[in-house]
Amino acid sequence: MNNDRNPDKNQPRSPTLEDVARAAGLSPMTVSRALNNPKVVRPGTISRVMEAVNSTGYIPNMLAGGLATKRTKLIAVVVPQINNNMFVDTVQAIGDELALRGYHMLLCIVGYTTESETEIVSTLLTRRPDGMVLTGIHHSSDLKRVILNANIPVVEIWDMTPTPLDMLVGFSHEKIGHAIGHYFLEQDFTRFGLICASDRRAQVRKNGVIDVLRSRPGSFIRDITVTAPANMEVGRSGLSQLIEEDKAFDAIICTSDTLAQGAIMEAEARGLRVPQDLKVIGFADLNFAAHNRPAITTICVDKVKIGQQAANMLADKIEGHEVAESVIDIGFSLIVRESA
Amino acid sequence: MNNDRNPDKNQPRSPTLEDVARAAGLSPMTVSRALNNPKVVRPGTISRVMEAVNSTGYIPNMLAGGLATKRTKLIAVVVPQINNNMFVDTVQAIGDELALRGYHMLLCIVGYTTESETEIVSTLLTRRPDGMVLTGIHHSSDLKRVILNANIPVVEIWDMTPTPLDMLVGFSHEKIGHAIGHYFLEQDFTRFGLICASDRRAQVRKNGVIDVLRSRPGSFIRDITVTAPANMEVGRSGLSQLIEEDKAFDAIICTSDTLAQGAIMEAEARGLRVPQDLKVIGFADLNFAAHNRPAITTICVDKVKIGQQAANMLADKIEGHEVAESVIDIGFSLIVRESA
DNA sequence: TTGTAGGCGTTATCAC
DNA sequence: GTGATAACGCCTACAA
Repeated sequence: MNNDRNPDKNQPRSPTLEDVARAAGLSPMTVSRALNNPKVVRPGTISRVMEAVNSTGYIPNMLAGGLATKRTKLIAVVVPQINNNMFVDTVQAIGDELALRGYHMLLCIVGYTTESETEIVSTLLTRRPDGMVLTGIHHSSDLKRVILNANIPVVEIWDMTPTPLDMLVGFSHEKIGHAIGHYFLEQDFTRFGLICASDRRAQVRKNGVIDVLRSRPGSFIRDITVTAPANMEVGRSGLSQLIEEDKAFDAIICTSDTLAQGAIMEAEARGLRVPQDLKVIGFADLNFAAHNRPAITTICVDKVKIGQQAANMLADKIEGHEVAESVIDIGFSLIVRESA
Repeated sequence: MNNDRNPDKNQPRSPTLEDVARAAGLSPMTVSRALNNPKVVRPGTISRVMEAVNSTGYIPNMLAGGLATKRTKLIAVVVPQINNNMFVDTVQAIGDELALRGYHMLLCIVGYTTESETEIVSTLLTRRPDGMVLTGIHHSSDLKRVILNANIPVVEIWDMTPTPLDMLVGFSHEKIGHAIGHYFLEQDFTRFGLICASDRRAQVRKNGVIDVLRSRPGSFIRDITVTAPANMEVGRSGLSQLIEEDKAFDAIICTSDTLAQGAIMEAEARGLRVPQDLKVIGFADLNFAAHNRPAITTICVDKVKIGQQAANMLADKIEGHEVAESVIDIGFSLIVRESA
């Protein structure tokens, strides 16, 4: 028989639990325990294992581990975008918090063109994540079925509903709209322009604003929806368009700080002083809002907290802890600065 | 024997290939082929399989698949940060491009405090990714050993060296420093202030600048390193500090647009006009740079292209295609706007 | 405290 | 074109 050294050692297979076990003179199972549940194995044995791990350069295979345990320590995160400043803080917070808890983040950036959220999520489920974060609350019934079938905890974020798929941490875009509307009505303004991004959440905020403004008879309201990406240029041209149609506005309400920044720039280019001649308000309190001149009055939502809570709710539920509140409204605040 | 229906159907196990096979009246192997290599199976069989897939709600298990094939369609991406605007475009581009190629992105945000890159990468390797993206080129020998052992394609990004671990797409921070230095020397300035972030790449850019500025006798150079995060406030106080120590500067060189934006703000607060009284240059051409007033003169690097190239080089190599150039210098350009 | 047997869900490989 | 069998690397369950 061929009982020489192992055959064809030329394609270096990465070491397995069995290799470590052999090196340590133990069974694979003992090695596994030493690594994952050290308290049930004798200290001396653990050191032997550790030595063998180092000498072999063993790196566990979580595919195999996950297959066996049905737990992957993987969280799938679905967001529409990260480079528009809107979700990036939340994503980073999720990643940071998950890392602390020993999870990895499978990040999927889907764009606003929901080609098929169901398909995307199904592909993600293929990895058997322990949990999932979904941006938004509007899902097809197909998607709901797939998610429910997967039978994993899910947190929906950046939105609010009393009836989430599972858990939720977000805030009410409608209430934000109302708050903005009231803020301006209290100042007795009557002529309003709205520059609204095309995404669904922005539209909800806009509708909230309009609902309130309409409640005051004599309000003049013009709103335009601008196409993605909602960058500064788009904000500028948005204001241009509004002003060219109807000269005089008291306040311009933008569905993002970026649009607001653009609108302010355009206003000043046209010789309108902000806030003296025109108020401008944004949304999200993006990193530049406080530093812009004029500093942008805006709605602040705790983007980091959303991510932290989402990550921890997920990890808690996965690990079998009670999740006290499964729907968390983190609220918002209107930050009055210079622009309005 | 117990040949009733399957026992304890109360904990709904998610359907497997075998369930689909049963539903279709085929063997698991045929179902697998119908799904992964349809051309070798009869069309009629494929439809039977598809029907069974739909009726069972089958979602493949890539843990099992990956275990068997040793291919995971997973790419691990390691970046220091995404919420400072520096790397977010690259990350999004990587994710987008990978999605196009059928890969998922395992994103790991490690912070600048490299607690132990080796440990982080090892944990990532636990998932048996098909490839990896690493930010930067300075790695411990431990890390190199681990990576090489893993025997997967790696792309280092956002830096330049003729001797990468494997592949690389980035640019030379030193050359950028030189370009900035020459730009100012050509204008016969002599008094320079540098506001430098604490990260390694920023330091390299700074040193590049200083090397060139020093080459002109009589140059006065002051540089300060500011602590992370390099936000606008830090830029403001950086300029304050410089000015309070040494009044007159011709130009302020910042290692990011964010710092530059802060410096400009502070300058104007002190009654210094930019660029008339003081030039300010930034780095990265972040989204606001072109829109700031004054628009920020800066160095533009194609952050999206870095991501796209990295993703495609990886996918190409994984799929066995030739990767023509394994080291790509995407270069940079100095964009002269208003601030300098 | 440690070891053995069997299975997790898929695919490679070889047979039909 | 389709099926049977044996891995893949780990862990649960039980035995010693």
